[in-house]
Amino acid sequence: MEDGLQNLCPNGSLSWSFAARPSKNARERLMRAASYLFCNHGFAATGIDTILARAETAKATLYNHFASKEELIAAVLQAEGETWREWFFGRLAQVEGSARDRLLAVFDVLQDWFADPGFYGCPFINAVAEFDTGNDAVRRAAELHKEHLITWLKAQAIELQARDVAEVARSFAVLIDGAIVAAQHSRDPSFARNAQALAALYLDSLGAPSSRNG
Amino acid sequence: MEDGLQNLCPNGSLSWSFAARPSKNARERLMRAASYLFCNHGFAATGIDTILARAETAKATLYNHFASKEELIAAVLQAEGETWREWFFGRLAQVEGSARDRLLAVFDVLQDWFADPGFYGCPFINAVAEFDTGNDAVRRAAELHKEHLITWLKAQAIELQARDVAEVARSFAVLIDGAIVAAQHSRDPSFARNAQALAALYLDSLGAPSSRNG
DNA sequence: CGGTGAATAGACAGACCTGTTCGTTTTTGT
DNA sequence: ACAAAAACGAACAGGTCTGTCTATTCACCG
Repeated sequence: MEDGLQNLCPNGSLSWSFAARPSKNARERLMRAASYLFCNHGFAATGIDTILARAETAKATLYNHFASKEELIAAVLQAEGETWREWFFGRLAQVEGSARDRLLAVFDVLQDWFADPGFYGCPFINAVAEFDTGNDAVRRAAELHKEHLITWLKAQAIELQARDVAEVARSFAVLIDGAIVAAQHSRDPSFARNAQALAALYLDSLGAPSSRNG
Repeated sequence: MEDGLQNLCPNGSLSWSFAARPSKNARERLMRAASYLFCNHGFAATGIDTILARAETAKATLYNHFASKEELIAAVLQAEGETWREWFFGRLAQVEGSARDRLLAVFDVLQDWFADPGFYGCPFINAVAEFDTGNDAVRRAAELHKEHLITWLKAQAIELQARDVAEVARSFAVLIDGAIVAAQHSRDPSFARNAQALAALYLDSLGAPSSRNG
């Protein structure tokens, strides 16, 4: 109770989570508290009162900002996804080199994410696992998030002059999801290295048969 | 209410789920109903009364067999894992050929799993997503399940005369988890094909540098 | 037939959860 | 400084959840 959630991300360098951003008004306090609790303890398992206690906010204030818990969940997922993507793609934009370098750097960035003490898996993967049937807003939010990722992957594949751009994106999606789940379950960030090695083999196999840039 | 859960698996050929096995006494009816509901609608989202209604069982009977809902969840996960592994490894044992053939066949079997209408992702992945913090029994059940899988993968890697057996198992774990999650989210079983292609490249890379069997 | 153990229906307790309401206090903009 | 807006505390309503208990009925088996 006495500590905020700054210790989730002490130096701010890994501010991929919405919960780690500074707060001012009640709405942001609510979002931060809800983000932290939803991502760490699950969506259904987190009650409104727990969120209110952490945010130090009155219940009426929550329901002035959000019509229901479901709407709060949707807002949290959207904000969490946006913050994560800014962090993730921002890191990748700093990579100097070719599209191949950026695609391989994906797994360096992922490993940093996995190593963060506040890592409890991808919120979207976890949310879909919980709400697969019944909550369409959650599933749509997850689809949107994955679409953004796929779009970025396809852009890299185009720059690679890959023959089948969609297939490249699908293969990387498998590697990324697999690394996330394996790291989450084993609490071992170095699964990112295994995924990276597989990605390198895959990229090699793309270049070799066609050798269109020679 | 009028239909049982036989339509989950009409011909019985895909009886990977405990919920699809025939029932006799009340305990098995409860396990079947709980399996189905937990795997399809989530663990926290499924109430005791819903399970009782589906199993056509009195509440006292449930609490005569299981001390609590948590214990029921643990029992369901254990049974579900056991049934799934029997089905999965049984299918793979029928594959004629080398360890390489069996390792690639993993993704054929996975694709059949993904294509089943009763597929809602891996129950263990979903359970860990829901109970990551707090429920140790669930996490231990998931670890045990993954251990069985890793053991099998390592056995194949040994037969392959791979240099680093553990690394082979880790790489396949990434591919399997990734295929499961990607297929679950997109409802597209063919992600198994992408994982399979990556696995084939990986196995090729193992054989090429050492060529120890020449 | 009779007895034993298990399953049944159903009411109940107690806790928890979401969401509402109301009067008061604090903050904020001008 | 003043007025409007927002947040506060706290109680309350209605529902649902897990788990307990009781009294009755069923099934099996000697």
